[in-house]
This record gives sequence, structure tokens and C-alpha cells, in this order.
Amino acid sequence: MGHLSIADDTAHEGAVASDKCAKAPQVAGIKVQLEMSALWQQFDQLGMEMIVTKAGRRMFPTFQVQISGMDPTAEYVLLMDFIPVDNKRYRYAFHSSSWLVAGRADAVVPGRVHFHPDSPARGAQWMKQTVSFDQLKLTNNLLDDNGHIMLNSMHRYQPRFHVVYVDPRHDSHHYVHRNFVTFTFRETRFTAVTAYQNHRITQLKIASNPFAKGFRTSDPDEW
Amino acid sequence: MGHLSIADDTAHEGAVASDKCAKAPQVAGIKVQLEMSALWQQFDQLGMEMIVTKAGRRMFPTFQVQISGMDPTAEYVLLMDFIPVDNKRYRYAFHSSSWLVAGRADAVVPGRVHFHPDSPARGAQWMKQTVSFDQLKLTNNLLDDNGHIMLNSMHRYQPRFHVVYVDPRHDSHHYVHRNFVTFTFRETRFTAVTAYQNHRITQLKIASNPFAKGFRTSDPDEW
DNA sequence: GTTTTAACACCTAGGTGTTAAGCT
DNA sequence: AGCTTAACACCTAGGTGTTAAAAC
Repeated sequence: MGHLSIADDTAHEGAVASDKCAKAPQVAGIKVQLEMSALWQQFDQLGMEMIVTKAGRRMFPTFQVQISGMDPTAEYVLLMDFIPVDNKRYRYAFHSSSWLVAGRADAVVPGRVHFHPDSPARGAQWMKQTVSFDQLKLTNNLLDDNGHIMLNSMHRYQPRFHVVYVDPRHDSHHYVHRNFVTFTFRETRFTAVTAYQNHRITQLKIASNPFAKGFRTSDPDEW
Repeated sequence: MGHLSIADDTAHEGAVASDKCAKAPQVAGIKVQLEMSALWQQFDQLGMEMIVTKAGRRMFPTFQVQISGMDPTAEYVLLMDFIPVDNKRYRYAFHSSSWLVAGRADAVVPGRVHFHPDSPARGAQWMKQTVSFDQLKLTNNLLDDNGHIMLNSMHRYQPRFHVVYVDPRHDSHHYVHRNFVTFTFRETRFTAVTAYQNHRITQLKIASNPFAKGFRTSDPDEW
């Protein structure tokens, strides 16, 4: 896939892109719908936490989207990155069950991107089923060489989803700002942690993640 | 990946291609080495059998190769197909522990190809580690719509491995016969079966396939 | 004191040959 | 009779939060 940098010259809310600059027709009409939106919002209201480990940890819920409005025959690359929500470090106050600012952010880690492993593929392929980023893993290991997303624990992040049209023209780098579009879902924000802080987050993860079924105690179909 | 047909105008023995027609420089020097060659030969001497099921069954051993001599920056598609060794149907004579011809082949099934899921990718990517076709599955279901390789049970097949150079020229279809190369390993031939016939094949599969460890009785490191 | 790590039991998901029943 | 199917127990492989110890 090589190197690729995404300028943050777009700002999107929810499923529809709204841009400042003119977009190529291959990306102008693209619409994206977040899957499991209700679950994401439930976590968001509690203050989402995502575990980061040295070896790399999946996100839960998995970031999954349904895409429409692509050119079925055009080729696209799909990728995600994670940007700091602010330049603060946080700590959790157990007595008040709330997050407090604990100072300025630690040194920023090299910002990696995660290409969807099916990239590149044609629009028809991306649109015919839900696109799942279940191979994406988060790590707190700043020396990671497994290609995982590196994050600082106790910092807040905003996942972003990018669609890049693979322009067959040789001078396509001149048009790169016109050939991609970014989607941001605010309800997917989270605090990176090495261990869950808010017990209600833990309980909702146990209740909704099939791999944590072993820790369920009651109410098999509460969710 | 779309439609693609491979003419059988090449004949290769072992790891090195030897062609009748001139090949493009991107494929001319490609060499391929079969992994687990000793194990393949052990099975081959007993008369290899591969299970086919309605839902699709992996091959064991998995077809894996190490590739060298690609252009690191050129793009290639890797794929496999399976051709009948002859036009015969076989049956196994338990009393003599040998295969007998049981008549002419059944109606030929639609010949499918299996594209390696990482295709297309650059030569550097393919060469830096073993290429494994562990997602390839064999089925005897002639109505299969999972994209599996369809074979007739009690027939003999020869797996083939193809490397296709993705020519960026628009008229590349005029050069397709120059842009691909085929590798055939005789020791990977097998008879498709719905249940193992030769008990020694069963024992060697149990001894060498980690997923069959539950059926091992003795000699933990015979192999 | 707060945060991180590693081993762990308990799951999901799916690849094995076995076996008995079903098919032709 | 020969061949195929489906349920099954037993594995591999890896995703969970828990827990106690370690790190800072």
C-alpha cells in the first residue's frame, strides 16, 4: 500500500460528507452508515473505554460500516486512523465515577493508519456487504512492529474512516485532495486504557461481547 | 477478480518453469519452491487422498510455496486450479489395498480457479514470506456458490499454481500469454474422496495434521 | 498510589477423523 | 455393495475480563 497521509481538510458528521472543496465524482456521493449504532451510543453515554495492550487488542464494538454511493467499477482504498480528541491526559476518580484531567498529553506517538485488508477493491465489492475493521488492533507499545495502531493510555481518541478513490491517472497525486473523503462518528470516541476504569463499561462489554460470555452472571438477554 | 482463463500452454516440472513461448521479463525468472515437500512426497508414495465435502474441505497438507525472482515493484495475481489427471473414475480395492479403474470419468464439473486472497500484490510482498493457500476449499457440491473448488469424488486431480503479472498497459490482453507462468508439482496429485479409502493415508493425516491430534494414540513425535 | 503486565479460566469459531445412518 | 451425509467429540487458534504481581 505504501505511504499515504490524510490531510484533515474535511469535517463530517454522521453518515454524510460535507466538504469545503470540490470532490471527484467517484467520492462526491459516498454515504456511510455506522453499524451497531445503538450499542455505540450506549457505550458513548457511559464514556467509552478501549483496552490497549502490548500485543494489540481489538476494538469492541468492532468498527463496521455500510457504504453506498460509490462508483461500482472504480477502485477504492479504505482505511482508518485515530486522532487525539484533545491534548490532555486523564485519570479516573473512582469515588465520583468520573474522568478528571490529569495534565497535558504525553508525547504524541507516531500516527499510524490501518488499511482495510481487502484494499484496494471495486466499489461494487465494498458496497455489497458490511465492511468490518475487525483485524484492527490497538496497542500502547510505542515500539510496535506489528502494524497496530499505537495510542497513549489514559488519552482520548476519535476514530476516523477514510475512503480513497484510486485514480488511474499517473498524475493522480495532484488530485489526491479531491479523491478522498473522511467520515467521523462522534459516538465512537473513547479513552484508551490498560484496564477498565468505569465498572459500568466493563459490565456492558461483558453483556454485549460474545467472547466475554464466560463472565456473564444473569439476564442472558438483557441486551 | 473477475473472469480469467488459463491456457495449458506451459508444462513445468518441480520448481522451475520451462516454456515454449517467450515470457515477459516480469515472469521469466520466477522460481517457486513447494513447502513441506518431504511430507507431500510421503503422502504421494501412499497415493494421496483429499476429502471433499458439501460445505468445502481444506487441503492437507496446505499448498504453500516460497517464491523468488519476481520484480519486487511489479504487481502479480496468484491463483490455483485443479485439472483432471485422466478421464477415469476410480474405486479402492480394500482386499488388495490398491486403486482400480472403475470406468470413464463422470461429467466434468465447471473448472473454477482460486485466487489467493492477497491478490493483487507486489512482488516484494509475495516473496518476503511463504504464500499459503489455506483458505482454499474442495467441494463435491456441483451447485456450490461459496466459490470453492468443485471436484468429482473418486477422480484424480493435479493442482496447478499460476503467477499472473498485472500488466499496466491497456492492451495487456494481447500479451496475456506472455504475462503468466504455471508451476506444477507432481507430488501434489491426489484422488478426491468423501471418506478416506487407504488406512495408511488416514494414519499419516492424523499423525501430521495438528487438527487431528485428538485421534493420535501413540508415538507423539513419530513425525 | 496509580498504572501496567502476564498468567489464567472461560469463551467463540472452526478444522479433524469417527461413526452410524442414508442414499443409489 | 459402494459411496455419501450429518452429528459428534476432540482438537487448534485466538478473543474476553479477572486477578495478582510488577513497574513506575
